[in-house]
Amino acid sequence: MLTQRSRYALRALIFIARSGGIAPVPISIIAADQKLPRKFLEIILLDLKHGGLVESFRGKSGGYRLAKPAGQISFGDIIRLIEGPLALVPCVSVTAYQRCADCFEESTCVIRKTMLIVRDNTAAILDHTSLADLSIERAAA
Amino acid sequence: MLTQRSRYALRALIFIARSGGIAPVPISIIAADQKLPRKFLEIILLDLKHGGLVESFRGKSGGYRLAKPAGQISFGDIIRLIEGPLALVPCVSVTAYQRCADCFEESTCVIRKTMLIVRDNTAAILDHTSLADLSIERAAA
DNA sequence: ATATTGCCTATTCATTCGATAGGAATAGCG
DNA sequence: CGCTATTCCTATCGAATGAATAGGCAATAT
Repeated sequence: MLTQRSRYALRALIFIARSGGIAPVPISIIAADQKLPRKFLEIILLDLKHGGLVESFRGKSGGYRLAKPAGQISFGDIIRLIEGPLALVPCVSVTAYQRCADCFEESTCVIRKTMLIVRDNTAAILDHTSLADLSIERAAA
Repeated sequence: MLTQRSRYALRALIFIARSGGIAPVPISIIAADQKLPRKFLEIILLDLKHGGLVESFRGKSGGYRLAKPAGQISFGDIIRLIEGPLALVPCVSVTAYQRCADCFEESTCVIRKTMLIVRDNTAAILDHTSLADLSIERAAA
C-alpha cells in the first residue's frame, strides 16, 4: 500500500496540472479543493519541490507550479520520490539497488527472479503514465 | 518494499518446499540453513499456520510441512497473508476493498485507474508463481 | 520420564506515519 | 515603508508498525 503522503502528492500534482497555467497555485487552494490537511500538504509539496517536480514562489500571488511539462512528470517519479523504490525487494531496485543482507546467491534466487518481473511491470506502467495523461476526469483516490 | 517478515516467510516456505517430504522440518533447521532469526521465524511460521499455508507437529520429530501441494501455494498467497493486500491503494484491492476516505468519484479517478492496472499485473505474476515453480536454484533474496 | 519440539505472551527498542503548531523569510503592493 | 499573503523551516506529538528477544507452557515420540 502507498502511504497517505504519496496519495496526497498525486492528488495535489494532478490538481496543479489541471489548473495548468503559468500562475502558481497557492497551497490553500489545493488543500481546500482536494480536502487535504493543509499543514501536512506543505511538507509534501516541499518534498516535491526538493525533488524537482514543482517550483514555488513566495509572497503575494505565490504558490506552486509544475517544474516541467506535465508529460515529463510520471506517476513513477512521484511515487519514487515520496515513497522510495518501486521494487518489492532492494535487490531488484534500479534506482536504489542494494544487495539483500543475507543473500546467498543473487543470480539464482527465485524470489529475486519473480520480484524483478513484478518491478519491471510496475515500473513500465507507472513510468508510462504522466500528469499529461489525464482526461477531464477528476482525481479522487 | 516488502517487510522482512514477508521475505523470511518466502524463504522459509521455499526451503520447506524443497525439503519437500512428508516429514516435517523443525524450525531450528530452517533457521540455521536460511540464517533467519529463530524466534522471529517462530512468529512468522505461526502466522503461516493460521493462514493455512503450513501445518505443524509438536514434540520429537515435529516441525512444519506445507499444508497443500506446493503448486497450490502462490507467492501472492504468502505475501497477502503476511503483508496485506497487493494493491497500492485500498480502492483497487480485490481481497480487502475499501473506499478511499476522501474520494470524490471512484469511477472517474485517474489514480485509481492506473493503480488498478498495476494491481492486476502484480497479482497476475504473483498468483501465477507458486512454490512448485522452483528449479534447483536456491532462495536467497 | 524425558528430551524435543511447537505454542503463547509479554516486552523492548527504533522507526515511520500522519498530523499540528508557531514562527521566520520573502515578495508584491499601496 | 508597512501590510499582507504566501512559502519555508523546525519542533513536537501520538499512534502504529517493524524487527526482534525472552521465558516459560504444552504436547508428543520414544
